Amino acid sequence: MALDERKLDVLRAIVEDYVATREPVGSKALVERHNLRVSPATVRNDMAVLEEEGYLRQPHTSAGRVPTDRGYRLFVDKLSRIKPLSPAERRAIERFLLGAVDLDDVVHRAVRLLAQLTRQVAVVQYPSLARSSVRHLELVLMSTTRLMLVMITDTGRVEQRLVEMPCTITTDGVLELRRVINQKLVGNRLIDAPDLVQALVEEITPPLRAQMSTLSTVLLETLVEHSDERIALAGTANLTRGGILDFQGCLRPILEALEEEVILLKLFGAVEPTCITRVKIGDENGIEDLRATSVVSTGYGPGATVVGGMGVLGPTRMDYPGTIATVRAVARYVGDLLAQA
Amino acid sequence: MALDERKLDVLRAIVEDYVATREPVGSKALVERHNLRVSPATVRNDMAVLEEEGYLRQPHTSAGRVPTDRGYRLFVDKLSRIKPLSPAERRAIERFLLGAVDLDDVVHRAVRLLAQLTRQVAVVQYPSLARSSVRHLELVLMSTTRLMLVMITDTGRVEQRLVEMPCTITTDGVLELRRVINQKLVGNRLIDAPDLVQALVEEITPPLRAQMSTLSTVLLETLVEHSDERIALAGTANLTRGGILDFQGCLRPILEALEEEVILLKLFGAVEPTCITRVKIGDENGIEDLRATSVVSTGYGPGATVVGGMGVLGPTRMDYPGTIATVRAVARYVGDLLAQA
DNA sequence: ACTGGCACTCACTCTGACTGAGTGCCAGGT
DNA sequence: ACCTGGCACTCAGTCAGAGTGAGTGCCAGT
Repeated sequence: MALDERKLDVLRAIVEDYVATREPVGSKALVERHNLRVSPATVRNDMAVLEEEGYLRQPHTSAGRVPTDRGYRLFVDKLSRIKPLSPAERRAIERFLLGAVDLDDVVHRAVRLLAQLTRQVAVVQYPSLARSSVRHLELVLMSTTRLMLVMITDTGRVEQRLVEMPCTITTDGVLELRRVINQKLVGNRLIDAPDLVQALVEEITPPLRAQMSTLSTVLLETLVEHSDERIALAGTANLTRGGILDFQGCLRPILEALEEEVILLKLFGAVEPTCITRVKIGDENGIEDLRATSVVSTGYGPGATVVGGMGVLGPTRMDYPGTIATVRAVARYVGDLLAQA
Repeated sequence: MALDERKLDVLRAIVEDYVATREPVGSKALVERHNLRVSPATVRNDMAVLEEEGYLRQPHTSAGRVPTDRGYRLFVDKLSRIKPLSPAERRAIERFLLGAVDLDDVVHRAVRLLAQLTRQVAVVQYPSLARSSVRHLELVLMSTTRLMLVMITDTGRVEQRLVEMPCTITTDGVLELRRVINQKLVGNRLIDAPDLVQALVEEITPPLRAQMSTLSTVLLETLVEHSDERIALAGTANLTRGGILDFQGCLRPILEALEEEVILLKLFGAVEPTCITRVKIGDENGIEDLRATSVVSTGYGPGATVVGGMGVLGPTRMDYPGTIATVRAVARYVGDLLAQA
């Protein structure tokens, strides 16, 4: 059955009221607060239909209606316009992010800003190594058989790894290895790098082959394949907003889930190559413990390329239009910042 | 008034029971569970004295007694022996930490391990830059007027900073700067470094003075003075252990406080030069929002030197002997690990 | 197709009675 | 001087029952 215009209006009104008040909304209150030009009884009929279709539900017989996940879905997809941010908000974002001195600082500021503006839990994935390109690789001799491999990417990330070499190595050897590695890898994205790394061994004179082989193994294993992702988190205190009304008993599993990097990456990690904003409502996120939460996430990066993901997590009862707008805005500013660096 | 032996026994018994059961403990239950060789009435008299002295309190008239912060203090200082860990626990710690591949990994594993073993919130401060010594400083030319300064310490930390130079700089200039900086600083602890850094400018030929001056300013400001501390946190979910019985309404301020690096540093940052274990009970920690919590912290580092702090935070109603033992053990293992690296 | 009216449902709140764990005190015993 | 048994008292927690009111579903009338 197709829902007519008015039923959609009713659904929209219910979502808005419920998000604002956190209480099941009844027909009478609804017609009073929004000027639907019909009587409560009519609205009640519409509500009954919406419930039958699975967009609403009643916590108990004599209570008002509450949107279901499906109701929120329809609301997000069809019924809401993204709220434009106020100039004041834009300025606040800009001002807050501009003071950052390095990548770590940018990420930390961004995640705190997101948490504060949306009043939710915020997550920012550091620019993914796989999606960044190599600006410089440095080898530092730590002892006769140990090298520190330091990689600097164009997104400002610096990753290091201690490498145990198969045999002793000289200063000149280090220089040569460094030269070759940099020559072949600088400017390439790590995601494109496996072949290049494989080829490194061919590029070098035999006495250093063993070393290079070890190095390329480390490069492949830890930097490319396992792609050592990092994640910043802020605003967990927002989960307790409004006492324990949302998430009453089940705060614990949520906090636990938020400590699992794997889960955060699954939810917020950049997947698409474009900066599309995704909204996962309730159990759409596929994680049992987070079925009472929604996730708004987006990719970010300099210009049109995506190097990481960020977003927020909160109760399904969430101000989607506002949250989406904020997440997008912050992502855009962070992207701009990366482009400048 | 001096407390006689039996009163102290009563206090100890009450602390132990309350920690175990989370319920106010009454005189009858007490004599049943511990074999105090006196009647409930006698215990009641003792309790009354202990209450008068401020070691116990009654939640309400007709309830059992609960230890006060002062009671816990006495218990920790005089009445408890640190529980030795079981060999199984020791082995678990060892096994878990041994798999670590680099410093980041060590810290992450340590903090998760602590959280899991103590069932509290765990905090580990990364080896403090100020207390580490410089193993190598690397300068990487990013553009004609930009340098990336990378510092590697003996504790395995790698810190980087982007430096905007006052004028263009050549490859040879970078080599010379790197040579001088390394020559002067390698092997020294950053906490001893201000003078050395100051002196850097004198060591270099005039054409590079301006650059060196900028570099030393950055070194001083960001690495030495502000000493860019990092902190790892785990187990926040443990705050919700046992429903919301501890910290009922006031979970929020606690979560908020845990997001403030400054607060965590104040609580867990290494201060003394020795690995002494500190226990801060209730408002002894001096932070308004955390007056319902206790903190057990200790320094750690290779051998006898301290490079950072770690510990746990939990309800004042905490198994102090067990927690102290675990924190110490983990700190010792992490210290050993650092000594090997 | 909408509206007003009406009977019904049921969470929530308030009340009062009851229960029982626990105390304080006192008089008597060792 | 110290311990013990006994007794009256306190008070949080629980349970049942009544009352309240927001909200619904349905139906007859416009």
